[in-house]
Amino acid sequence: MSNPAEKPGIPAVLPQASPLPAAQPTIERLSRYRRALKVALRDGATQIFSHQLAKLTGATAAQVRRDLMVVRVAGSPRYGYDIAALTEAITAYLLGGREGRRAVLVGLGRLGRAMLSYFVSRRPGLSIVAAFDTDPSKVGRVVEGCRCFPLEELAMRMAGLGTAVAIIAVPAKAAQSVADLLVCAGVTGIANFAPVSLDVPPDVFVENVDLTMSLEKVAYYAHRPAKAAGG
Amino acid sequence: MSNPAEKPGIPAVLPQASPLPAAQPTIERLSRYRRALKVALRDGATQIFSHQLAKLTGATAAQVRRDLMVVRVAGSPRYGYDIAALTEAITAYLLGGREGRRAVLVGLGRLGRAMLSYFVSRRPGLSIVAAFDTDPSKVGRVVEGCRCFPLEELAMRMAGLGTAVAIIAVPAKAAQSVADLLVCAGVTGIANFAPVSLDVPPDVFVENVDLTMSLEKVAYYAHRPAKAAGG
DNA sequence: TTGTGTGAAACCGTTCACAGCG
DNA sequence: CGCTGTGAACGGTTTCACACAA
Repeated sequence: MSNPAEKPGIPAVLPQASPLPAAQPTIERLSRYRRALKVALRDGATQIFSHQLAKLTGATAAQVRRDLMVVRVAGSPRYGYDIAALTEAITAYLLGGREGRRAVLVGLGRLGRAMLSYFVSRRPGLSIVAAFDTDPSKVGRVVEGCRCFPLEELAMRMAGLGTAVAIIAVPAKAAQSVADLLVCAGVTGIANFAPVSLDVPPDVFVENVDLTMSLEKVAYYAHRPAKAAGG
Repeated sequence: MSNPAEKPGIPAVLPQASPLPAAQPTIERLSRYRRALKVALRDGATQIFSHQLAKLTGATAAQVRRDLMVVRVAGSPRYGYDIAALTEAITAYLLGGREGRRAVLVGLGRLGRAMLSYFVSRRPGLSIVAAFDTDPSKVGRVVEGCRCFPLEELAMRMAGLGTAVAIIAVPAKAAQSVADLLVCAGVTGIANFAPVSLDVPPDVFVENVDLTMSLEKVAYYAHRPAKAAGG
């Protein structure tokens, strides 16, 4: 964590090695930048300007430049940013390196299976390595290349997996108990698709992906004058 | 839009009839309050305090009270808010009345079907009344009680439906052209599940539900010290 | 006395504007 | 000359704090 060249007791002025913290909206946009950069790279581009990346992701040029400060990649006024370098830097920043992160999925209902196929088809730097369910008809099956285990084995299996990320796609009633299990198993980040707010320790991050809420928001703004926005 | 008792040219000081505008975060929380209130009502409660509603939804009491200002429902210091009245007021505010809003779904892949079953099983005040797809094997089928029509018929069918809300669940490549079709058909609110940012007129609201982004955010915070948060 | 309703303050993210550089 | 990097200003949301009501 500490710079070797750093004098003892005197904090480094520019901590180059340790990643800079960033606000949640910035993290979200970095993820979009990453995807847009991959597309641009596939299309044959090698450099990109902030205003181009902005247009691709629905942001502003100033916003892009501000966001990119945290990943510590310099752009040139002449050629813009190097797409490959920037992609790698963002990947390292968000996912801790090229190999990405591993996640587990709890709940193999329709939504869970949709998530599986979604993340198997594209390789977003994040892979689902195991699934869990209580339904005996699902346990043992291999869905989208991912084996389903009984929920009781969660703690045991997670110990060897070393994954900190989990997806909850179970009915609302079961979500809290699943969250408790996951937290016990060492999970520190949860994507929660169940329509309940989970009670977890403060060091565990929960992202509530609330489909009902998203649709109701759209319904609200569909019937009011409002600026277009992205979430 | 104008109050009948209002003097001509003089704006009403307190426009009671027309709904107050609210910020996006407030809209999102109102949706969560609505769901929590329904659960509380089903559990037999009839009144609720702001701090209780806050605990149920992961907000703070002050936040709840501030949010509820826009729906113009008064609570009593002794008994709190009337759950039934509050639910009705929020429903009216978000969805324009008890009957709710109608939406159409474009794209009957795994994600689209998951959305269908999700919104058929619970009745969130929002119903999906038609689906569209280009795949001939899907067209004509009735999935989860919802008929699938060919995409070419979208404009024609939407004319009679009078729906302003649409869900895009098609591959990224097709999303923009589908959005164009929907906008032409009069849609003013879109929930976009495709991982691209859509280009739409400024009066059309787009909510990007970006599953990759959500998971990457979780992955990021799973490996950093951060406060738990809900989105 | 506890909780509501709400002005006012604090906070945080976005936008502006410009120096610096290729 | 146009773009990057960034301090500073701005605007909006959250939080505070307190008058008021039951």
